[in-house]
Amino acid sequence: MSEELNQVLRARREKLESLRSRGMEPFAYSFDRSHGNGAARELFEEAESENRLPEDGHGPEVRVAGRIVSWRGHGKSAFAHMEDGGERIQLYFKKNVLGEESFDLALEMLDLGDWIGVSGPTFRTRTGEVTVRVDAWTLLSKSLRPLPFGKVEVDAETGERVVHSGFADTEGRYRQRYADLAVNPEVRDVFRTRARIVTELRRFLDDHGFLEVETPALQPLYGGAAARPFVTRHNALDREMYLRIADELYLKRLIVGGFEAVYEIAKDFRNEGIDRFHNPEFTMLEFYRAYWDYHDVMAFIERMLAHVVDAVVGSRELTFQGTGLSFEAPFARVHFMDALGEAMGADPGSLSDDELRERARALRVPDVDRAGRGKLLDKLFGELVEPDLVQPTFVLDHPLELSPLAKPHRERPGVVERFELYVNGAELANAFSELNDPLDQRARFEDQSALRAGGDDEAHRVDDDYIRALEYGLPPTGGLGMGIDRLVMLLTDQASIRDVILFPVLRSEE
RNA sequence: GAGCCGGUAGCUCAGCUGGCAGAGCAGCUGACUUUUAAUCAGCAGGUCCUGGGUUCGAUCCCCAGCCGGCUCACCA
Repeated sequence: MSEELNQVLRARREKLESLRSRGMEPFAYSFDRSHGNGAARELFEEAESENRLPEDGHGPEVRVAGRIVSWRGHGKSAFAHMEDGGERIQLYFKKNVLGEESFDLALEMLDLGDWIGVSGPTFRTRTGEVTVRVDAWTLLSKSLRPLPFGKVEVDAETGERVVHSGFADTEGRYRQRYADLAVNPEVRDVFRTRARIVTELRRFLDDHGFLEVETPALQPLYGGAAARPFVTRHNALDREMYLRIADELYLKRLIVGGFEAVYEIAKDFRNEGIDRFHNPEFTMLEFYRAYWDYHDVMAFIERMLAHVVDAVVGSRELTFQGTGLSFEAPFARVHFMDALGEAMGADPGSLSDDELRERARALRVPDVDRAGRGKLLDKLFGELVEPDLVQPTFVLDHPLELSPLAKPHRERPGVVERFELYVNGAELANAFSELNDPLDQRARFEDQSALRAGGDDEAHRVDDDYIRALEYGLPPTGGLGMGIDRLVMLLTDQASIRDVILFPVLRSEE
């Protein structure tokens, strides 16, 4: 990339050359830290509270490192803040401590964004901040491009952090997430929380006898959900392959193989629109457990979410975009057909397809003419019921046409043993008593094929190998899929899925 | 895919009715040895998203496009 260097970039290049000409390497190989910035501060505070500080008030010597995030020069001294990971510590450069040469070099050569390592004793300044008096410094990496630092004001009374003129441009923040992370600590916090959520999910599943497995992301035939795939090509095999849209069919093959409980946390890929709740690649947790039905899964996920919410939020009451949500079990339960019937003022099961179509048309649902019964019911539900499912709510027993991989309900005709968990009007999880009758499964696939032939390009494909696996025998099994990104959004109060995915998909910059 | 809003200095943003492009921060020069949005003085920094059009003259008006945000649609 050839880019006209502006004056700021040029100045930094000149400093780089100047450093080299003075025999100082601007890109170091390593630095031997004695403490992280937070630990260095605590070390001082400990010594202070135990009255172990000498007369001059200078505490233990430390070697710390980080990125320079602010600089205040005062002639023959200077204050800076340096940040490592998330902890910030103040540095005090003083001419008569460092010596003229080292002090002048720091003033001339150091910029915001540079990585440095320093050593010296800790002390408390007149204004009360624990600070490292820099006895020696070394450049670890020269920053050649200015980071968009704002000015950080800390309210003396509330301790509240106010950022002025910070890096706020949403497009820039997503395109250059490295810069976003570098200057916005709260963004780093979101992703730390994301990691903790995944860790706690994993811990809970591990503690309950689940085995973590890995199944193919690159598949000869996709399935397990209704979605359009990304198509790619394997050259040596000379064939098309697909990025997975779900893990489901492989995980159930593993139950056939004799594993009793498996889970996978992995990326799925769906070749569809992008918006606040959808990114083309997203992270899904799926688990399957032999001998369970969907009631067992329901009870388990209530406990699993309680565990994660307790660990990450510390309370089962949380606020998402101004709305209070309670993750206290048991969650509300509504039956799909009952809830829809109530909203429609009529039993949808006793209405004909044409009558349903008329109802949908009245609600200005698009494309109703070619929609089958399952799709119509789903559209009506989405229109009339979903928006009201704000608190965590299980929706039970969906129409059979909508659920080609779920077992028919043991008592209610026309519906399956399935639940979706809705929170804040959006689907968070989806689960079934898994269909384990291979003959029924084949018939369901064939129904889907008919839908596909009728123009529904999201209908499920026939997967003969999966049928073969079922023929060997799938024990009764309960399974679940949960969108991790959406869970992270809820628990970190982020309005867009792009705020919980480090590098979301964007259009090309060019 | 539709509607609305936006794109101006490295960052955050002004820019009136069409008349030489502005501020703060960051940068550079100088002053300042406990500051913390440090302060003070000065300087430099622009493909006004792109391409057309209207006009004596366009950051501004018109048309087309690109990128982003929000809402709706789509996404079981």
